Amino acid sequence: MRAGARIDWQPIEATRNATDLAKVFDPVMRQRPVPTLAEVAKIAGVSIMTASRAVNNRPGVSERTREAIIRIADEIGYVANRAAQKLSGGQTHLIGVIGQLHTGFTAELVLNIGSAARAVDYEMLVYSLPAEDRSPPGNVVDLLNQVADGVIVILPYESEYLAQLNRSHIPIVTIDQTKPDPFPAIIADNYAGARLAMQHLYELGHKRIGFITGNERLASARDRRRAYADLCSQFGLEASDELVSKGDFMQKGGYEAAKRLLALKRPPTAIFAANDVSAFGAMTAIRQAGLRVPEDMSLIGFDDIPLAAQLHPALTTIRQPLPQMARAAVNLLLAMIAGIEAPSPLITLPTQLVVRETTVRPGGRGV
Amino acid sequence: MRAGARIDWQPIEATRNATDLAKVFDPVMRQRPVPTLAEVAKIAGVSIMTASRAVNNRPGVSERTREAIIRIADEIGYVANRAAQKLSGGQTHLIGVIGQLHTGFTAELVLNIGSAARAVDYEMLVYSLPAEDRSPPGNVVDLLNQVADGVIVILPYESEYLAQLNRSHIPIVTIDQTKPDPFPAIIADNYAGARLAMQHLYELGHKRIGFITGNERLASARDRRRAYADLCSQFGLEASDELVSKGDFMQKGGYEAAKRLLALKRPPTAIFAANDVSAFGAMTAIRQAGLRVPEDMSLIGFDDIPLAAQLHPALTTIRQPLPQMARAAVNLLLAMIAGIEAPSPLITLPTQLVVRETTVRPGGRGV
DNA sequence: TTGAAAGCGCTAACAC
DNA sequence: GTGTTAGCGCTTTCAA
Repeated sequence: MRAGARIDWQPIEATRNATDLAKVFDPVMRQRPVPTLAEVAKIAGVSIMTASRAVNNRPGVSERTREAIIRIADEIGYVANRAAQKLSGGQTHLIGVIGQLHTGFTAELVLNIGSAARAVDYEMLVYSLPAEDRSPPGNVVDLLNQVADGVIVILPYESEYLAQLNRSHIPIVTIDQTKPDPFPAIIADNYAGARLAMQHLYELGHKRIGFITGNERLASARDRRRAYADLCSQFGLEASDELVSKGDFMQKGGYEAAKRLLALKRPPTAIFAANDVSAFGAMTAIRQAGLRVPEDMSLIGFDDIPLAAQLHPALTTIRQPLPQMARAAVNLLLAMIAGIEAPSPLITLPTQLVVRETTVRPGGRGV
Repeated sequence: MRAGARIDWQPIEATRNATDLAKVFDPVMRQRPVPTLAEVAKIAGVSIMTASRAVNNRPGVSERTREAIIRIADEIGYVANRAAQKLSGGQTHLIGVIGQLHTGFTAELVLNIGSAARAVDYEMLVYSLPAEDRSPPGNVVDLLNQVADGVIVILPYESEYLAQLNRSHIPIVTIDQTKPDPFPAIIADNYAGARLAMQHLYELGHKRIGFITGNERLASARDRRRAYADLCSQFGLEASDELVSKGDFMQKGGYEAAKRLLALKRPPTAIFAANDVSAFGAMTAIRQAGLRVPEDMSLIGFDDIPLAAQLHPALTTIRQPLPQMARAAVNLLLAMIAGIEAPSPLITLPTQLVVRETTVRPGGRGV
């Protein structure tokens, strides 16, 4: 788990090779729940400090000593105590993540962060924000920081709170949040992405496009809506307040927003939902109204969560570059942990149109 | 976050009421990243121990002193350092959870565990097992145990490993795992649930039912298959090896398993998938074969993950009592932490048939 | 009711 | 290259 430590558990019998050594640590194994560095050091006949250096791959130990120590650590199943490491001012090779796991997009992002972290030999611990409680997760950041080297935060809203915490020099990177202005953040180019979506619908021939908004406490939602409005006027599309229906990035919100659009005297021929999840809700509403997707109503989402491709019909959407975003967030965080100034506090990543089955020409089949 | 502490962050200015007090801790706030118990104690003019007792709601402090201390702690934004608590042998009011978050069922279960934990004033930290790595998460349990009071484990396979760890007296509860025999575990009644599913199909009139197996490293998968086989013979249904198609609880596995069933000379009229996710895969396969669900092929899943209700058509399935399972797991774990012997090491919870739109009479519409 | 001392496991800083 | 010392923030144990 730790660089150079490789202490994956395996049965003691399988690795034991020096029988006299076994006599020394065998009783220890049974008594102490988990072996400590002191035990490793004692068996190896070195000081704790030397054992520490060896296990952590730090300079200042002869190769022979290092190998012996690492072998012993492996054998008795030594696992570094991160709490102690952190408490004594060291690093734990652990990053914390805070996010709402029940949100499809966030959940997927978190998994990507986990992969990105493991790729650079870090582990990830997740705190799942409760859906109900939208108040700043105050001490949760502290909590994670007590055991991790830094924290990646994916809040369901923008908050000045993090800027405050940052003064305490806790390494924090946010995703999808631009509000505390010069604050380290990763974000997809939501404006450009939404333009892509609108352009796609426009090129298919749609002149009357409905929009389901997202949770506008987030910059991503505001940017997508802005692009919608801008392109409506740029393309000379019909634009009116009634075509903008309030959603919240959730399934139910999308469902109800779509219902309102469908109830218009002149409904749109296509709907652009601010994210995939609300598009799913919209699809339900469209079907309930007795209409077909895409024949009677085109539908496009945003995010490209895995589910989008699995639906029938598969959802046309704008893909956020989750792996890249995750990697960028991890790298930025590690840079901060290492004390390196970030080149830019706000990193914007490009999006991509993914055409699937829910968008066709108005009133028609196929493209 | 901690009982009796209630240290939700709020702007200092808003809560400050004693100006001379402010002088004392204001500079402290700016220097130290996070205030410690020592600072609380110093401001309050008491010993660290007294502050500890007050903040943790322990006896041995006069009411007046306690109130004063708690007020100060609130004001300077004191947050207990769990690492230090754990290191010094205390409890952290934190539980750890290990599971594969990309599995729909596990993800949902984890969210429920979070709610259950918060309901009893505990917080939850999650370690997401990587999909690729199926080896025992050895030190991960240790890792969580270094900061949490106990760990709930949801493994994608059964393993003796946990039994080993348990000898170290780390409080561990598993879910969906029965292998290390007398080991604390929560599990749904998969056998009875699968019987419910089969009975439902039988009552609709299906005589030839295909089964998509789960990951048989798990007891849940084995129990469901056993129920399928038992009821086939009990009801005198056609039973043959070709009707049992190997899946793995994953979407793709379900897709391919269903394809094999559809390619039979005499395909079944209904498919029972060992879980919802493989049922989704099966649905894709069925449609690709030009058949309709449920008119041409009935389909029933297992788990009742949220997505099941949102699909079109909505999936008939067997509901696992996730909230109850989560609560049971948390309670059992807390009991172990408190040193209370569990009444029974294996707690089995009832399942429930949820009839939706994917099951009808063979070859027919409606029931 | 309160406090002092010791120590959890580890790492920085400074010896040698 | 190696060891010693001090201390992270907290709780236990024991003393007052």
